Amino acid sequence: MEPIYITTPLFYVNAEPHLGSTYTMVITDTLARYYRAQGYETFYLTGTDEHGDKIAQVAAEANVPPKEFTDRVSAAFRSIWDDCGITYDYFIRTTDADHVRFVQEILSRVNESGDIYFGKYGGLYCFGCERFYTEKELRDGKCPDHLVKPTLIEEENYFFRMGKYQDRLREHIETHADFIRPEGYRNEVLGMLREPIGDLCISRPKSRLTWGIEIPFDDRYVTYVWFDALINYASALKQRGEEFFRKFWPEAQHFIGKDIVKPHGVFWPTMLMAAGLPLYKHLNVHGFWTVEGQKMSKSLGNTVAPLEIRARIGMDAFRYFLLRESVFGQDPDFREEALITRYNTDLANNLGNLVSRVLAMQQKYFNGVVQPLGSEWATEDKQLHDKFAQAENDLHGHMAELQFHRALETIWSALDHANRYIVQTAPFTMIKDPAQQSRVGEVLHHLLEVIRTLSRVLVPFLPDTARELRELLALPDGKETLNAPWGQGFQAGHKINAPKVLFPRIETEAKK
RNA sequence: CGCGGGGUGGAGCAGUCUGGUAGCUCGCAAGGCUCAUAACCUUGAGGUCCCGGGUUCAAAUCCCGGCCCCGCAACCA
Repeated sequence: MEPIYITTPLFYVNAEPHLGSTYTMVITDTLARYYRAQGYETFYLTGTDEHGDKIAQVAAEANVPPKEFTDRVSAAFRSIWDDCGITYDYFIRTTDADHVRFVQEILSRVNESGDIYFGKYGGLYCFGCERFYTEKELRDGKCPDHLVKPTLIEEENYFFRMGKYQDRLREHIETHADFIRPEGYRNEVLGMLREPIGDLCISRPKSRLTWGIEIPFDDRYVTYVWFDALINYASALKQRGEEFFRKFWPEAQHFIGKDIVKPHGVFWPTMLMAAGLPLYKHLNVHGFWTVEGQKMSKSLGNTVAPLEIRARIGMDAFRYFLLRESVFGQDPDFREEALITRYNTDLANNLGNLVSRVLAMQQKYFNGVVQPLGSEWATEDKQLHDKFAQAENDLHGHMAELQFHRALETIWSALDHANRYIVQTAPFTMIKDPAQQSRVGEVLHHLLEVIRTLSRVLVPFLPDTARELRELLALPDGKETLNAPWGQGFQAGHKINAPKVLFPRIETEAKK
């Protein structure tokens, strides 16, 4: 099995985690957990992007040195992801000494191979944005961001011969259909490549900005933030040694939001080509959440704080909503009503209640002791088993295509089947007839296998719930218990625990 | 202008890549069950899959044309 390498964008430390960044983390965490559970060797990276003028400014306003400022914010990010149960393997910071060294190494290498040149560049520059503008981009001659007139400056900088690699990149994308996915974003990048991409200015004079990585061959300059930040994906592996790098790098899968397609789809691969490194495997681009149909923005004040939702409904339920309610690549909508409905319907009524009724009967009828299965299974028993086997099988295909909503849909359709199975077999009626006691025991045994199966397949999506299910079944932690074939999950005389309400229903005002 | 996304029963959506009886949740109507978190199960009403052409034995799905809606200043995934 090939190794799996998953990355998130590095979060820029002048913002706070919100629904969008949480979504990225939940998707990648789900995938990382999924692959780990399948036995793949997995490396999952996140971190913070800490250089650049904006950060230097905010730090100055707070009257602390930039490094101290980023230490603080970076730690805050980290602790939020920890609180959300995100299982990243490594948290990189672009201020890490190892990273700085590697960026400089790449710069030197690219410089030596002749792909960096020193040149004069004149243009309209906005100091607020730290970038040049073309006439076309301006609004009434002003920077659309800061609403100030850009300054005409002419300065000398270092440039990366990005244009040189344009054709090679286009060819790569054309011959590798899943290099950038979903397809819409691949087309978008191909669109960018239809026009000349030009060269990339990769330095900033220290006279304007000092908070960055120094250009190794000219101490008057620091590195442009994107050139610095993108390299993190490689430097995080390098820090663990050459062998580690060689093993994971070619398997890299980047997950990003649609706003940063260009740096990842154009800058980064051409940089890799110039540095003589293999290209990443996939660039996976997701959409932007809207909130109640509106664009999410700080000025509208409709941002969603992850820890707040977590406090209200729990992280598992939050994860469920994000994964079930979105289609990867599209712009999903975060609606309060949908959040509650999903919670009550799928989690409380279908999953929670199923577990509850099964464990209650097991307790009531057999004092919690699992009853033996007969050698022959009834037709409905086989169907129940087959339904789950099929679901688990289909799930793999959906995960490979990042179709999280379908993966969950598939599991829930099997879960519905289990609820139906209870009504069809009606153990609560049979139990009244002493002659049918053993059949009731079998039916409940199959239903416990359902719960055990759920505790396995839900691991990536609802990790806490999966663990709780296993604990309710009084099974030890470990793959052997989870992966045992259907019918062989419980030892003779095994006793399970009493039911527990996993997802208390949320009563809305209207229903009270 | 251009680029991207979307138009599917009352609401919100999936399905479109890989054509083959139109699916999910909510809501509505009727019924069943009583193990369970007033949960669960069954049945029903409700759809010109935006419009018009084309390809095909067969189109929500592929091709062509058109209409309408949303996004493309920033924060930001």
